[in-house]
Amino acid sequence: MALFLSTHTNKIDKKGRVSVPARFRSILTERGYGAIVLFPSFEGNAINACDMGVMEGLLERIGGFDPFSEDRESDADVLMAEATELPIDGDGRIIIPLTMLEQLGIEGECIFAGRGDSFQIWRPADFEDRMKAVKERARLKRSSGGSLGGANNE
Amino acid sequence: MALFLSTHTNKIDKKGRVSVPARFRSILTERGYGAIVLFPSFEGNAINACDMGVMEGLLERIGGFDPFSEDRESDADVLMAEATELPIDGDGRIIIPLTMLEQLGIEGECIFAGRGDSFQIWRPADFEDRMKAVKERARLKRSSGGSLGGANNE
DNA sequence: TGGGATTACATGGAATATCATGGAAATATT
DNA sequence: AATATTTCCATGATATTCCATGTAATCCCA
Repeated sequence: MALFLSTHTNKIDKKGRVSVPARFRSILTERGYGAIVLFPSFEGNAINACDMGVMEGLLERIGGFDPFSEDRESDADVLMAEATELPIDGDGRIIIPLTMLEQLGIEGECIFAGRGDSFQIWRPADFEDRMKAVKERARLKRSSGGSLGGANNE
Repeated sequence: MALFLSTHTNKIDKKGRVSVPARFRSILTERGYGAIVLFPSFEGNAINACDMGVMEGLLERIGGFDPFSEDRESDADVLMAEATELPIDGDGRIIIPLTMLEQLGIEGECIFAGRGDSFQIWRPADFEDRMKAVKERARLKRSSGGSLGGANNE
């Protein structure tokens, strides 16, 4: 399956519209989706983006609606409440909810960063910072004999 | 299947009418329903909302009517007794029973919060509180190796 | 392998449609 | 008849669709 790779910087116009990178769009289409789902990253410094299939899988894992069960993860509920499904318009654009943009201080442009099976949206300055940090961490790990350091998480 | 995602804040007019978010309506229509079922949440601080199909599935899991069985949970009976089916009018609105609104102290406006296969209706202030609380809990859990496997990892 | 032609893409603005919401009219209830 | 409930209509705000354009990438053929 095709993966979301590379990073792209696109502009956000005054109506809040942003072009989803063409390559990302084609991957979504390939998977059968014409919309993307956004939700805040756990750390709160980026937006996670995936397709509806990922959300459905998540719901399946936490179990369906059961009003008597206490064990349904309440953080999963928050996730569902904070997530939004955005249709991709005829020109390949989405409108990122203002609340998300404000939360991250995104203005004017943003970065789409591939993550393999999903991707993230960043404020350019924050993304650079993070890249630096991750590279530095990888360098340290390498000198102490790590294995393929950043391949999985973060 | 489309999921109920995101949160919407809508006004309740003096006649008690509230617009069901258009996206939620379209999902219900997609599933073949023109009405929604409401009943108090277990914790009592929100209203659960779903379609009749979900209620039927719920009943099935609980166990249908059996005059010789005592083991059917009385909770289930209460649930069915407290539930009401509300038609969605031509403009996409419902009228939430006054008793429910009073119980929750809802006045003027309410929040529709997606939960995947269902959604909830909240008093805005209570919803915010809950979001904060759950996020905090998730943060703590995470620092000590929480669940929800990489789905919400940064 | 240049370099011109063509296409794909991101972006801006304008036209159009949808949505939430308030009030009035019509219908039902008692 | 009086009141409550439901249906219908109007409207401002918001979101979506449509079209135009500059630019960058790709193609193509001499």
